[in-house]
Amino acid sequence: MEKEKFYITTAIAYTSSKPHIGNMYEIILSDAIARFKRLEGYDVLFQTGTDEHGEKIELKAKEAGVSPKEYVDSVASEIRRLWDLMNISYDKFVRTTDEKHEEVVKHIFKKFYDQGDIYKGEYKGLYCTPCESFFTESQLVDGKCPDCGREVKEASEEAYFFKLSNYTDRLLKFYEENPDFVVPVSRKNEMINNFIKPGLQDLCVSRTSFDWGIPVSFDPKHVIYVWIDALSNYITNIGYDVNAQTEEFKKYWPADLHVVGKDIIRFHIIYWPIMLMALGLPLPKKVYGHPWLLFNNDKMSKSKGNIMYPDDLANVFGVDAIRYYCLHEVGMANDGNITYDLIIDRYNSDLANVLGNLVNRTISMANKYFGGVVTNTKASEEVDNELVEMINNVHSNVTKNIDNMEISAALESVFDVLRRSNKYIDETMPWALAKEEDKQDRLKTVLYNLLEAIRVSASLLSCFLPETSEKIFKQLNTLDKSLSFNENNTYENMNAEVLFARIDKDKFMEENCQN
RNA sequence: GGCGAGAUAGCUCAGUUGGCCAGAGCACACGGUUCAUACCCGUGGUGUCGAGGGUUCGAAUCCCCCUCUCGCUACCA
Repeated sequence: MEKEKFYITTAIAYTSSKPHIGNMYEIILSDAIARFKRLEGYDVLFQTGTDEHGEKIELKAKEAGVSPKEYVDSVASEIRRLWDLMNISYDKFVRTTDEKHEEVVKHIFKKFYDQGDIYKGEYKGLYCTPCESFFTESQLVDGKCPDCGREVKEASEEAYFFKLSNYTDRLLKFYEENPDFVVPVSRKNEMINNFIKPGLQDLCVSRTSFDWGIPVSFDPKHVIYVWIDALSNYITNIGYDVNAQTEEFKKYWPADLHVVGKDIIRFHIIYWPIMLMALGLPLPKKVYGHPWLLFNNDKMSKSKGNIMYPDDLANVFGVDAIRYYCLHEVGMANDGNITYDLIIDRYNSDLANVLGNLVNRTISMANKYFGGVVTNTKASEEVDNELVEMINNVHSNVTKNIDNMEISAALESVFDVLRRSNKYIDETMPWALAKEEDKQDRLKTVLYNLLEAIRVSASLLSCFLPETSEKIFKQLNTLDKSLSFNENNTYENMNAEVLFARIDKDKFMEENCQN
């Protein structure tokens, strides 16, 4: 039987500056989902990439004294380096400056124009002449330019617009027929109430005020303005073009899941579906607008000086610890919070104590009592049932959690098994069994059950903590990555090594946070 | 201002369609244990389930009304 496909994307990262850990959350989250789907046997296509056009980048490049292309090349490669460092298992990495992408976006724009979805009009707004920028009412500070504080005046420039309102009814019908399209649902209601009900305004899709963008093929003084360019990445990079599509595209489109930040939900559940309708393409199955990871309950920003970078954190705590922290801390709909203090708490209590110590004590006992050779002697007792049952249920629990975008809960489901295992050790007291000659079979069964609990947990953890999962399999010396209790394994030549060394918080704070 | 969401132990949160003395993890205290990374296991707190009123045999869970917090409110992405 052919494997079911699963196409998952992240939003493409804007190449204006190096991503911080808050920006990185999205790709870690998506990676966990992608890995889980692969583990379940799906044929996964996982795409991420970079959004490289726009005025802001043009300005940044100018400041840096380099060309926009040089600027985005450098940031894009930095982003890729971080993605790789954090063990992100993306299959495709798209850049909006890729020749193929630019070509197809031009075709898409032209098609919209030819169909009458796009028309030429006037962009009216409040303009700050010295800053050469348009602002909306809501962007102004005290009625003045938010950048320089000077007066703004009504002005207009020629621009192309997409007539969104033609598609309102179809969009609402789609929402109705696909109640699971947007997660969390509350976001959909916000969009309907604030944008759709009052009537969709036409979307400005070109600019003449800057150059760093894809030119409109039939009117080259215009560049294609952000959303047609950026959103199209989901199809251009897997082989869509207006007149011909590749096998890859036919196989993977529509996307099964777009993972995006809650701040760009609007573009993904209004503009993007409308663009796809205009192209005559099927719509994505689901859009998840995830919450943010905040620093000390505040948004990270350069001006606040509270930015934490993923590479710095990984150097101190390790890649998996940071992945774990991010995934555990951010809820399905609630923002998470990150500080050194909180990282260390989680690291010690979950990774070092519950997980690391369990693996360590179990393998140590196996080596001490049986020279590391443990088979299933099936000397079962009542007390084993609950543990074995949990081992056999954890996979479906995690599946349920992930289908609901409850990644934090998925982690908890696995850790429930680990916690239960620690308790099981106290209940069965292997050290006491070891002293009784006629209890050796029972002891072996106890250790076997524990090893299976660890093995199945490690299999599932491969989605969240890939390096640690591998380390555990090495320590267990097994290749069996199946997701339920296996009656017939043999464990031998196991080797206990500390997975996560405890961190002395006071000492750490003294050494690293003296201010 | 408009629309929407929410207020549950010190902290972060679970609590299906109202019904066993309101739960979990973390933190804290005490006790137990020793295989293990001073780890693990157990026990514990005054939680007015934001305030007030109502419906009901019975409400954190339904209704009304306050107070407070948060999200969205269109071209930065």
